[in-house]
Amino acid sequence: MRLRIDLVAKFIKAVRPDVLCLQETKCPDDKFPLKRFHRLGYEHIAMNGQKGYHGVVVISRLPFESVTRQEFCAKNDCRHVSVVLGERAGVRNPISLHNFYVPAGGDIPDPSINPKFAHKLAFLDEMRESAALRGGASDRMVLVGDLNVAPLEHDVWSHKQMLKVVSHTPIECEKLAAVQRAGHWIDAMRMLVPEPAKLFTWWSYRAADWKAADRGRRLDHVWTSPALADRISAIAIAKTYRGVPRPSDHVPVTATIEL
DNA sequence: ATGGTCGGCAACCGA
Repeated sequence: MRLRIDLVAKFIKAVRPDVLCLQETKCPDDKFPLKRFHRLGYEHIAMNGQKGYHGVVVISRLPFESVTRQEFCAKNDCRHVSVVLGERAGVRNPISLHNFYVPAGGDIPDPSINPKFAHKLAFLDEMRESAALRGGASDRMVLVGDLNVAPLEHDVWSHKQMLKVVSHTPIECEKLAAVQRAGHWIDAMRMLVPEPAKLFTWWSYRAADWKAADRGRRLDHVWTSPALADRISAIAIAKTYRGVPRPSDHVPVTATIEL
């Protein structure tokens, strides 16, 4: 958060989103650069941060009705924050917005020898069971974040070569799909850009030339409830942000919702 | 088959 604050400010000035959701902020709440965002016109900030690891935040021009932080896997970590946008934001029918940072899962895709992968799978199971992530037919809900899973064949540069690589193994892809089914979530990015188009939001730092190799993955997601799905008019992946000095390995995803 | 990069923090660990 603090290292790339200027890059975030640049993105905000270019796009002027109503709401910006960040993950892996690695910033304790008492060190969060609130003033910088206030000066940019973003007065409403829902933080769930800790030192060094994880951390999520919702930065908004619009006020919230409420803020919720959900605990997963009984760990004292910061991987979820949600807000409700309603009357105070000029939104007639309230919208719940969930912002997630799903565990990366380590290197070895075997939960019996890699506790990080076991944690990732357990986290996805808990998301599937979460009552807060299951709306009624008319509920207006959005779920975004770094879900650390590229579930579809064309969400990775090579389906075949990625099958045993954490982020694209069948077990985690199936568990993410189960979260989606249980909550009746619609994958808004794929609704607008269906397969077989390649869609990536992340490129490893471990490449001599990330752009030339283009070995990306779609780890970042925008899901909506059925009641909002036909209101998504655009999805943009700001790939140019991968090419700036000291980039993040993730790039911004923007969803336009017609309310 | 292997190592390749970051960033925080001061030796490695998580991503």
